[in-house]
Amino acid sequence: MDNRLATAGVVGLSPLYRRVEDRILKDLAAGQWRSGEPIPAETKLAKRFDVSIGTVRKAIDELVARQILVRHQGRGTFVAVHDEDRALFYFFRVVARDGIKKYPTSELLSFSEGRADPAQAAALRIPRGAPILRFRNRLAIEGRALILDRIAVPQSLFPGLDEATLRERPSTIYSLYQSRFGINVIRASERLHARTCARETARALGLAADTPILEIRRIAYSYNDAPVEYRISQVDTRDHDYLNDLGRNAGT
Amino acid sequence: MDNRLATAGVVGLSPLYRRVEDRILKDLAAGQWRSGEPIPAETKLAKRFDVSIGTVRKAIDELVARQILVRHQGRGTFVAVHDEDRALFYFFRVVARDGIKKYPTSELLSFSEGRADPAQAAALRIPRGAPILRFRNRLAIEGRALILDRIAVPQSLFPGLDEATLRERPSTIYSLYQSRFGINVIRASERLHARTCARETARALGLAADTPILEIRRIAYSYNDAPVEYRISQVDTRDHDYLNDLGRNAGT
DNA sequence: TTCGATTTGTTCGTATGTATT
DNA sequence: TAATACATACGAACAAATCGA
Repeated sequence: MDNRLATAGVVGLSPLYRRVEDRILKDLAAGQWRSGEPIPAETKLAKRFDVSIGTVRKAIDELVARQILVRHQGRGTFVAVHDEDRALFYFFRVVARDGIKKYPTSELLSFSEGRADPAQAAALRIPRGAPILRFRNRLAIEGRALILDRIAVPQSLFPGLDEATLRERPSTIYSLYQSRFGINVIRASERLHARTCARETARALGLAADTPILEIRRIAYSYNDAPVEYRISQVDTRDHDYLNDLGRNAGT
Repeated sequence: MDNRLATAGVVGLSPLYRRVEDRILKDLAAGQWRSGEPIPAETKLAKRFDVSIGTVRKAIDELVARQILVRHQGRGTFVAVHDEDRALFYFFRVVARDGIKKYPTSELLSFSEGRADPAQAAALRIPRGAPILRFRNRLAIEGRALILDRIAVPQSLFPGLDEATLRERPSTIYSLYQSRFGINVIRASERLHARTCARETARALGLAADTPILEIRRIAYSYNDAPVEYRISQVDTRDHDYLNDLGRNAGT
């Protein structure tokens, strides 16, 4: 098999380093290397793709910036892992109003199979009525129930996912997606608004019926912008805030 | 004057490219080059700092990633400008629930001098009671009043800023900070929560007294993490969302 | 309009340093 | 210690975009 990306004398449309980047991403999406595993050394990749090592480095630089890969001097370059820390500091943005970020505890409230409603179908880019898995999760910080998550995922992506697996997962949900199903959540888009909480939410979080809450609709994506999860979170923000830094690491 | 950052044969503590980066940042903070102006060409900087052009490029790469500089092939490298687009797509995250981002129109409601209350003092890192300027701004999208901003800035940073200047500004507020006072807002941290709207907000936005609204507390920073503005926004999110992408450009 | 000078963008290669195994 | 892998730094050559003569 010829892995070379450049053909002598002929110039491609996009820069070489971007084609290398795409190629690595494609292998990643194909499950060529699993999370936490090292990808081949820069010199190896340079040979395989028949480009200079500088070009490989530039491609990897971009993937590291996107938090898809992680470099370790002297050890190698690894597929990013969604460990506790990453999930918490990257995808979990709720923090006490005047305090430090605490680890939330999670409690599975319900689990069922179902069919995608229009909103879920649109978010997950699957047909209406396609089989999905639904579950509800309650998060507490320092013993206080604060967040109710309603999560929907396509059944096709998570074969065999059941209530026991979810309940007994050792770490975060995204960590489970990764270790059990090989699905890496690498980005998410969220839409937030304020609303009064519904009865169900009020009951789950112990709130009065008209309490204003923060509702977050999140679509989580894997490689190639494939949506893998749709989640609606209801957050009691009476004593907590949703944190967002603009321009800290460029872009968002 | 000797601008060299490296001394022959001696290695510094931090990498050379980072020292170059810091040096450029320092010149930027000192107002050496104003927004929109080009910085010297890479070859010039390489000579000035007595490093290779590759090292200068790496330093500039980081500043470009942080959106502090902008490169244009064939023209040069420029200090980032807060034009309409940047302010809108970078710092303004409110969008119609089922639609595209629209340009908001702004209306100055009030302007006054005052003294920093404890929250403002803490956010702006100035003493309590230090002189500040306060103003309120109402933003509308497609003719509908949606957002009430209460803004506080230290008087010391904005000498001569008055109501007329604010009212007649041609573009965004951050654009005014930049063109009139040489202050560049390069990042911001925001804390969001849901609450019922206060009487004043209800009046300004034409809402019922108990409508749930999204409150955003933003601290805007210039170079060297110096806070320059404290802003509390009240957003009517009945038909609009606050948009946030996690992991799109790495980091946030 | 053409041409040349300037500036950043891309790609290559080499040498050396530092961390890990 | 030796081998391996990434990190830093240097520089060359050419491409592509821009701008002014």
